[in-house]
Amino acid sequence: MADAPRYDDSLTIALLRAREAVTAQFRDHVAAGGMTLTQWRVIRALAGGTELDTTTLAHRCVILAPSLTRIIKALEGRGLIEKVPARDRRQRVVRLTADGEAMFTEMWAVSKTRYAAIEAAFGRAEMLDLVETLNRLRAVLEEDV
Amino acid sequence: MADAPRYDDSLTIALLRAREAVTAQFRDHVAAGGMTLTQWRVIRALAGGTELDTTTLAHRCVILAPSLTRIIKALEGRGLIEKVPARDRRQRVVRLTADGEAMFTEMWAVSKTRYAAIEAAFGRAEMLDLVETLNRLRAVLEEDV
DNA sequence: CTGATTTAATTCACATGTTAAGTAATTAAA
DNA sequence: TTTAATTACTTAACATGTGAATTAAATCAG
Repeated sequence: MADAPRYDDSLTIALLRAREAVTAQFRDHVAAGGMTLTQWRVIRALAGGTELDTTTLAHRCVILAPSLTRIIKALEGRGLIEKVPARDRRQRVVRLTADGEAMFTEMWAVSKTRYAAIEAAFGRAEMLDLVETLNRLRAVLEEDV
Repeated sequence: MADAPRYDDSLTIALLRAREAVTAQFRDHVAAGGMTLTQWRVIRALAGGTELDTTTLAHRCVILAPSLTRIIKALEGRGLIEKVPARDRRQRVVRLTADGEAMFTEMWAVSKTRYAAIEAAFGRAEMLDLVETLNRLRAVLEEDV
C-alpha cells in the first residue's frame, strides 16, 4: 500500500460500499414486509423451528446484545417470535411463532430470487471465492495482527 | 447456492463480519483520539487541505446526509473543521482547520502501521485483489441485476 | 421577470451500533 | 453454606443509519 493511498481504495471503504450495494438488493423487499434488514437476519436465523438464546443469536446475526434486546422486544410485540423457558434462567431463548414462520416462508421465496440474481450477475464461483476470502481475512485478523 | 444455504455462508454476513474484523483493528486507536470511526473517515477525506461540499463528502465517506450533518456540527464544535464560503449558497463546503490537520497527521501515523499490519498478516496481493473484487461486485450490482 | 421545478442540506422520527453500567442467576471459592 | 466471582442479559446514553418531510437556493418554463 502506498504511503497515502487514494481514499477510495481503502479496504474499509471497499467493504462499506460492497455491503451497501448488496443490502440494497434486499432492503426494499424486506421493508415491504414491514421489517428492517437487521430484524430479517434474526427471523432468518430462527427459521425452521430453531430455538436460540440471545448470545448465540447475536453472534450468528452479527448484532450486539443491546440491539438484539430491542429487536426481540419489537418482534415479540408483533407476534413473530416467542420466548421459550430455559434451564438456565439467565438466558432468554426464543423461537419463531407460527406467524413468524409464515412470514419467513413468504419473504424467503423472494429473497432467494434476489440471491440468485446476484449470483447470475457476479458469477457463482466468484461469489463463493469472495465469501471464502472474506472469512479468511476475518480469521487472520482475529488471530493476531 | 443451495436452496437454504447455511446462514453463516451468506455474502451479507461474510461482509458484515469481515468489516467488523477490519474496523476492530482501528476502533481503539481512533477512540483514544476522542473520535468515532465514522468521524475519522470525514477527517481523513478532508486531510491535506481538501475542501468538499456535503454531498461529495458523504459519498466519499459512505455516510448518509443526515448523519453527516450531525458529524459536521460535532467536528465544527470541536474546532477540527470549518465552513468555507461557496458560490452556490445551498452547499455547505468544509475543510480541516489547523487543529484538524494536526489531529489527522498524528493519528494517521498510527493508522498507517495498522494498515501495514493487516497487509502483512493477510498479504498485499490478496488485499489488493479483495478490494478489486469488492469494487467489481459493487459495480455489477449498481448496473442492473 | 414570475412561478414551477429541481437541487442541497437540514430536521424529524425511529431503528441500530457502541460502550459502560446495572441486574439477576449461576458457579466457584472459602 | 455463605460469599465472591462470573455469566447472560438488560438498561442507559449517545452516535449513526435510514426514510420522509421541510427549508432555502438555484434553475427552468412560459
